[in-house]
Amino acid sequence: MNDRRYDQIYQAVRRIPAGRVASYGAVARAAGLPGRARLVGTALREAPDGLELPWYRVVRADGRIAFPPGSASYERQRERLGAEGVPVTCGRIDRAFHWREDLDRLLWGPE
DNA sequence: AGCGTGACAAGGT
DNA sequence: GACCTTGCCACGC
Repeated sequence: MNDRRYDQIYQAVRRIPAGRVASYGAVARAAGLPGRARLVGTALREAPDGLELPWYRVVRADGRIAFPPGSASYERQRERLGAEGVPVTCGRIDRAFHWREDLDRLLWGPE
């Protein structure tokens, strides 16, 4: 039942560099689906494991982890981010770690 | 068709 | 920051 949109979302998630995070809305825009932030959440929820997918790099626009603090998913995400050098303090990721495609291209140049 | 729900976002207080 | 309200859209009932 995966229409093409799910795959576009997964590709966009894979474009988030290690050590950075992106918001659901930013992923939606990068996938060519502006305004479908909630669809990103749905796609990640439905994502079959075994798929190579850095889902833990996707956080809310305000920098908070989308899961309830203390939940198993929350802890998994926090640890996977920490393993990449992304600190999660009080459930939030500092703005400095937010990936912005436009700024990234300015700093590193187009591939 | 309605209606509630959700790994959301933006704008206002 | 913390809330609250609106807008949003896919899904299941």
